[in-house]
Amino acid sequence: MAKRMKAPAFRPLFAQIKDLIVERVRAGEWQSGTALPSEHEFARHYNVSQGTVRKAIAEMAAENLVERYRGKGTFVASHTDEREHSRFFHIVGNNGIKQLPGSRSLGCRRCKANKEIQETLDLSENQTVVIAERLRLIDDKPVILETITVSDDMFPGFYDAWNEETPNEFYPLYETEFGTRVIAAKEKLSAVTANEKVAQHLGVDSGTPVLMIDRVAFTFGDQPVERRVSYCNTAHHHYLSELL
Amino acid sequence: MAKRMKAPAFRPLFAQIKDLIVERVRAGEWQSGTALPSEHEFARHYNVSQGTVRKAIAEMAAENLVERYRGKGTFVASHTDEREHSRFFHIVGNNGIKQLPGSRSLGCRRCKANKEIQETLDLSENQTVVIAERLRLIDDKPVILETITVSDDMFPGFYDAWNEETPNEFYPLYETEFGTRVIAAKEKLSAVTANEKVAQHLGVDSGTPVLMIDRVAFTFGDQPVERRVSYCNTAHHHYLSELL
DNA sequence: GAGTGGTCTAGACCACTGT
DNA sequence: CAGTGGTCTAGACCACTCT
Repeated sequence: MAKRMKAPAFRPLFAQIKDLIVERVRAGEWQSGTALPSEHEFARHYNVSQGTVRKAIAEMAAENLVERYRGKGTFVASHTDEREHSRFFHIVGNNGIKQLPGSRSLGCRRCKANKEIQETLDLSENQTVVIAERLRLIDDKPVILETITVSDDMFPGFYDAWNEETPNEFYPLYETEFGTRVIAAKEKLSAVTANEKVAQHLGVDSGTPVLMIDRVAFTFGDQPVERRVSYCNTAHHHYLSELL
Repeated sequence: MAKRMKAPAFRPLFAQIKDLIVERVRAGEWQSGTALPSEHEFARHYNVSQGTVRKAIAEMAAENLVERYRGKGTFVASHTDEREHSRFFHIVGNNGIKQLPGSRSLGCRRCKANKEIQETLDLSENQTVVIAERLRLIDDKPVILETITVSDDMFPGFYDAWNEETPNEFYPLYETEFGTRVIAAKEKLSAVTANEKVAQHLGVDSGTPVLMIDRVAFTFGDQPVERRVSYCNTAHHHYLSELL
């Protein structure tokens, strides 16, 4: 008899239940911000005990997929919430105060994705992308220059809508308009010299050191959704990273 | 009858049990890396059910205070582990590979804490601090210049031991030699210009942008333990921040 | 009061590690 | 094999929110 190698297929019941519920959330069975069925309902539906459902949903809550409120219910997480804004924005004033920035649009264009973008956004050749630029302001002063790149196929009509309205936050938009929920991101930080363009927009001398933040945002299944390169003036702000 | 205002003092049983066990860990009742009593033993000792103890210890595991291994036991977390090194070191090569750096000592001195250090390390006036400088090398090339500041009172003998041996990692040292476990840290990142000294040690031109990382490390009860200011050459490395 | 999530129990059984 | 952590159940009760 063949010796059993590694773990063949053991998966706890609660993890299987979790997979099922996550898939239903991913598929959009419940709108963002609305309530899921109660634990008892799930338990009855899947024919398991309440405790098992609890553990499944608890993990989803830990991964910020849902939010639970005692006495009210379990709700699909939404970027409309303040909580989510804060999770994805780490720039803090040197006085320790985190203030969400306003935005000023600097234009938007559509073009073919270059090799680098193809790889980071997992696109095939000849796919087009939308590239938007914005200046983010805190207390009406420019602090960050952002260049946002998304797939034109994934967000159809995004380019056309750009000029008419420029909402401050994008993730809620992706969520409500295109059904794509950003659930995680990776940021690579480095110190670079502000080029002419960056310097001008941030109101600093050309050659000033700025913090470059290269972020890729992901949706379910580690699928990349958006690339965002930010140049941040760290004279009066910094990037806060908490190691807990 | 007075209306009950807010929550008066309700604390779940498992949270109380957790507090008790955390306190015993903090007090050093079990050495780093050694096993805690089993869940059943705790349950018997505190006269609660195993599930309640489980939940208490599960939270401690989530906070990286202990590590659990099925079939073996629950162990007090230790900076000796690879896991912990990685948790507190976020510099990654631009090729995506994380390599823990070597060190070259640049000296160590003892002096009175200035106002700023007094505040960040929560020291009283006239307390002395030890300030050590090191160069951190990856593939034998200098990447980070570190300035480490700790209280002389908290780590007595640290200064004297410095010249004889300069271990690569400090947190294990704090833990084994002084009984102080670093359990969390906050890092403020900004882009600055390399001054003459930084430039020379990192082997870059003076004026080159470098990533400044200002870290404060904490032990139990949010007590600050160490301040570490790093200047990092981000030409071939970057700081990786994962938003999960 | 009905419905929700949150806690707690007692006991059974499973997966894994040691010896 | 005994001992560990991990899963699962069935049911009770608690804290909270809404109507």
